[in-house]
Amino acid sequence: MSDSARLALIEDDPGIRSHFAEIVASMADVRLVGSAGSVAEVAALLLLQPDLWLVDIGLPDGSGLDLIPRLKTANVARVLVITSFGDRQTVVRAIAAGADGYLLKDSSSEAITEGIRVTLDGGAPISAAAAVYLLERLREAPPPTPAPLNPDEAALTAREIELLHCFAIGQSYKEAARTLGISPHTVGNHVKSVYRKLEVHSRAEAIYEAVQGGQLRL
Amino acid sequence: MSDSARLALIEDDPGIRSHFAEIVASMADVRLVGSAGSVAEVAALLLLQPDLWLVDIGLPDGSGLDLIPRLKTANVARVLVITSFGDRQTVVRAIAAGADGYLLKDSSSEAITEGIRVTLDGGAPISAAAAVYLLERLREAPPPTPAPLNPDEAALTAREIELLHCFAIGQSYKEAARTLGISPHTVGNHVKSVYRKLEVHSRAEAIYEAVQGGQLRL
DNA sequence: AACGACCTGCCATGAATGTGGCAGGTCGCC
DNA sequence: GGCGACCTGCCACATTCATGGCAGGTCGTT
Repeated sequence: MSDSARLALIEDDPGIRSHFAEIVASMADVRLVGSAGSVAEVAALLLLQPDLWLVDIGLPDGSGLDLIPRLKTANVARVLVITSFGDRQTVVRAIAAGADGYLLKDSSSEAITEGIRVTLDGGAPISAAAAVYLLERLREAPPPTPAPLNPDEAALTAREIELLHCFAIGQSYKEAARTLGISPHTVGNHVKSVYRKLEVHSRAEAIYEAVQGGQLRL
Repeated sequence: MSDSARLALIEDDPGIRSHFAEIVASMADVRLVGSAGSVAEVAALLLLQPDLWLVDIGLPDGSGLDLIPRLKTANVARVLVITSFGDRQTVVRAIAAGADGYLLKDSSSEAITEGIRVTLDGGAPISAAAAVYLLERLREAPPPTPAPLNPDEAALTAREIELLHCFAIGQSYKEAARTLGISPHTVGNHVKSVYRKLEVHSRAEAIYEAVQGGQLRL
């Protein structure tokens, strides 16, 4: 693309903003293409399609957290959060929102410089204090996809999954039939197929097995 | 406790081991109390109960990954992984195993020094390249506890939960009664209670609601 | 074209479920 | 002591379910 990366800055404090601007200016291969001091001002920056956003969380007219999804969808930009908020909730929400890095404001200029460079390079710089919360989350969230753990369990068809959903919310054969727009007799046939595939003999067990096998989510 | 933190090193390469030893030696408030070059040698170190372990993943007679849980359970030590393995699987497994930090071996001496200090201080230093995989995991893993989202839903008793479990695995009234050691008639009464509390009219729906309400896990 | 998998439809029957009411005993709390 | 919540037990009945068999049409693959 271009010889230098295009960077945009979102930070309300003028002092910190100029501080960051200096840091960026000292980097040969990064160019500051715009900055905003509030959520409202960000709209204009979106048109510039920067490669990287430096985002503060605490803005006067809103939270930078809400901005992140928009920044990520505007183009393929990366987002590096630099904030003084180091609490669990903010950190987790920022990452969930799509942030590619999370640095605390007490980071050194060198750390920030390195963070910018690394983020542009596909890395994810995380301040150690913030990472603690992320590790906690990772440990308590077992496998994100406990689904494909059934090598043998036969695959259910879309229709069959729909039917199980109906059953899960308490519908009877008749009700499920109306929901799916088919005859109650046909419901019975689908039931047979499901039971045969899952090797069960009741709706409760079918739902259990389907959930275990990752084919159904409640 | 003691005036200086006690650190143990697990690394098979003698060159790298002495390199790390030098780094540690340069830190005033950290003392190297032992080192191991293989999984087998770690046993002796466990008795020393270090405050922090520096662990390599690739050992001649096993993986450092398997060591982590043991190191964490021996005492309240923290574990900082320093390895050249930067692949997704290794990173995720190390964190899942309980690692408190993950640094790649191409980290500078300063970064390692800082990493040791930060880890002892409760932080979690993560190399940016490794953190990328962790962020991916966090994004695809929704809320780890979507459970307690039922402010109104009536609480089920332990007995009722047990009964729902029986139903989930396909047991009938009669079977569940035997499992719980009660009369089939009593099962019917528990069923009534559950249905009344959850406001449902079938076992499938009861299981669904109980799971939604976080009162039952499949 | 032949085959299997899927979706659809219908009939029939025994077994299981959902729900009503009634009642004794043990707790913990007001 | 009294009250409510829980666990336990029994009876009865209408509804629903589970399961067997049979059959037509549409796909995609062989």
